[in-house]
Amino acid sequence: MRDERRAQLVTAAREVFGEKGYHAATVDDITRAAGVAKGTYYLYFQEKREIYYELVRSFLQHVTDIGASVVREVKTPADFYARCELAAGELLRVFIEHHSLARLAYRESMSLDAELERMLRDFYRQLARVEADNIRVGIELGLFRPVDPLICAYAHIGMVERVALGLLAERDPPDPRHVVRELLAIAFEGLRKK
Amino acid sequence: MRDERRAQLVTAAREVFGEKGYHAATVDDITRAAGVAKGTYYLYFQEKREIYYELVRSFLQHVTDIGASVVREVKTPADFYARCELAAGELLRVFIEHHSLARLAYRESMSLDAELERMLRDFYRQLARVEADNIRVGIELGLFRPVDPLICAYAHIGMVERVALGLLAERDPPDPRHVVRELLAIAFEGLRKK
Amino acid sequence: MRDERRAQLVTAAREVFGEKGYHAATVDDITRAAGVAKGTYYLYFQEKREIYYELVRSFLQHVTDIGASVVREVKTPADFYARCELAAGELLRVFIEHHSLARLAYRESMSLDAELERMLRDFYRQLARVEADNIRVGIELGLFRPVDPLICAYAHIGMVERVALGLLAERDPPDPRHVVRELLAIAFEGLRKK
Amino acid sequence: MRDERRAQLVTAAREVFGEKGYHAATVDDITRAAGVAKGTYYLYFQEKREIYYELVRSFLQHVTDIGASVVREVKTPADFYARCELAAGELLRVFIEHHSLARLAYRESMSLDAELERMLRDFYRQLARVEADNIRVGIELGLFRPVDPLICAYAHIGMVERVALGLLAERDPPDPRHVVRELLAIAFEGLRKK
DNA sequence: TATGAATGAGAATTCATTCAT
DNA sequence: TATGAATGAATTCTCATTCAT
Repeated sequence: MRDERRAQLVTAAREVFGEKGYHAATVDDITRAAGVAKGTYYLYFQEKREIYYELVRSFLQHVTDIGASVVREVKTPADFYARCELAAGELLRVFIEHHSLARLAYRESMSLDAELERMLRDFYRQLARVEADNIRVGIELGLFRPVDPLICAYAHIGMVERVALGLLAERDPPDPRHVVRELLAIAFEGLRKK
Repeated sequence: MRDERRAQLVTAAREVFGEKGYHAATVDDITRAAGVAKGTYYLYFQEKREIYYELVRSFLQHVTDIGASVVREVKTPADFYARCELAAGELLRVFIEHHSLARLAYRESMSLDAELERMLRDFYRQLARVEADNIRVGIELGLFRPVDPLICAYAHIGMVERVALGLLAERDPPDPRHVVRELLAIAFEGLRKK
Repeated sequence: MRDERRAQLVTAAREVFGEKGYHAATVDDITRAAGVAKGTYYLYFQEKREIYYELVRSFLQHVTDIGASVVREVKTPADFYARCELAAGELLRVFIEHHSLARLAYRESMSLDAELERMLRDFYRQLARVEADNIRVGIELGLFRPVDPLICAYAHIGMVERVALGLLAERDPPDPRHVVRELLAIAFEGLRKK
Repeated sequence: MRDERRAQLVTAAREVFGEKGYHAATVDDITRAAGVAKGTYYLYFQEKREIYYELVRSFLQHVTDIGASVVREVKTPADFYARCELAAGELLRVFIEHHSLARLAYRESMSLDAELERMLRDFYRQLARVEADNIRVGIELGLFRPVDPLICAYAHIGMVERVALGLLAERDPPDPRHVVRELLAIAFEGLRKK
């Protein structure tokens, strides 16, 4: 059946791309992993990229769907919090379960090689340690609640980098000073109304 | 002088990689931009990647340094808050000023082509809209403070993705349920002790 | 019936080859145009070329037959001239009517692409203009009859190229000097005995 | 030197294309014949076609130049005839001397294989025999001068095919009946004014 | 040090042909 | 006979890297 063969190739591509990264993987690798001949790939896809796009698109759609599920059928505050928790849990689950797919979508599969991988992993680890230390200082100074410093550190790193790379790259980016103020308020005060 | 010639190549590479992305840029592009012959590259670097690593490394170091500057010479709570604000502002400034360098470090220059670029940009934009709507609902329900929904949305997206891709990919990842609880607490309550 | 199916494929091939040229046309194009499956082609022909040969052969045979019709049942000089005129008219008619078939037979469908097509068309057009000018000069000098210069130009071009590519490539080619003399005599004096 | 290497490739290509035909020849064949590595081709040309175009263009230009030389500095009728003879001789010489180049330009190198080659050669040979017989009949009938029947046959074939494929494919083709009349007049009466 | 011509491994893609159904 | 999915050989073109000058 047409769809089965297609799915077979998609599955093979997911594995091969996940393992070797997009550029290091060849169409030949994919078809070999799928147990078909090279030409067969081109019966189902136009280009090497196409299957990669499909994988990325489906993962990103999944993430977006989870985000959109939060406010659906919310009536009471209790509903809302429950849904937030559900969505957050679901998101982490999806990233964990489809880890290599997530790496594809987040271009971590685009890395050049193990060395760059390591460099970035070390960077995040080190930066997280640094930020966790900052947070510990805040806790010791009696300024902060006793949160989990490492989790909080990763959260802060993500906040900054996504705002910097995403929001500030939009068409009409907000005033950076306003952004800094809001970010700090969000980090320090959180969302909840007192 | 050896170092000047080297720096000249690094500068050229920064521009070329920033414009075309890592894979589309050729060593020839770099040397042409630097105004030297192709062979010259290999007198100063071993491989094409090397200069890319150098660029990424220096940007990441810069970011790490800013993070580390927070707790240096902090004595009073006022100091601490001031340093946090300074660091946050500095980080955004660096990302804005060295935007294409940041894109290199964050592998956004690894895209295949304009289509994938667009796909990812659209994904973030859409997801941010969705999350901003969630936040607006929370505000309307009287649960949340009147934050800037879009900034907060990007912050939340970053929190989740960095925790999911970074923290949960570490050697001994914490229990995901604990992570979800902490993340929600950080998002809802913030850091500040009441 | 076997022959009908075969004819159906030949007709489809004529159209497809005529439109795209031999190399750009695929067996798939032909079978699709014929409304049958790809494998069916190989039930009636051994190879892609075979049907092309068949088309070329039949066109060339047609041309040869017209040529051979001239002296059949000729009794008087009047008959002869009449038959010559008939054959010439018939030849042009066939070339016009089966233009794309003629292009196949004459390998004009073998072009690489539009650029080469254009290059050759321009060449003939330019060369014809040049030769037509030569002829006009001859007319103005009072040497030539007032023929149609463009028709005569194409005729001369054809004479030379066919003699050069055909006759002189035969096994025992005549002495080129003799050929030149004869060609000029044919062009200047024509055939008719005075 | 840049130009020498380039010329070396052109020469190699002329030989290889001449021998195997355009499609059967690979870039690898050309570079091997030139004694350089495959990549070297692409330092001097953009594509496989480019060198082929160059060969064809230069041959066609050569032919056009010869045609254009006829009326240059012609003053007397004697000049004119002399130049016609010179040009005709020169044309044949060029076709003979650069026979494989001529075949390239005339797409004879585009043939599929030896079989098609043979088919076309046989066609011309047969058609020439047929037309030569026609001419012999005309001579025997006392209508025609005693020309060389075979040369005249090739000339007639060329006249018709070039007019049919070239002139009649132009933008505003003349009326075919007019063309037939003129062709016959040219063939029978020639150009010379009596 | 600097040059830039030369190298050749490597990968994507096409398509005539086959063959199990 | 007919189908059309599958095959895999073959070819073009790219570009990181080398090396003679």
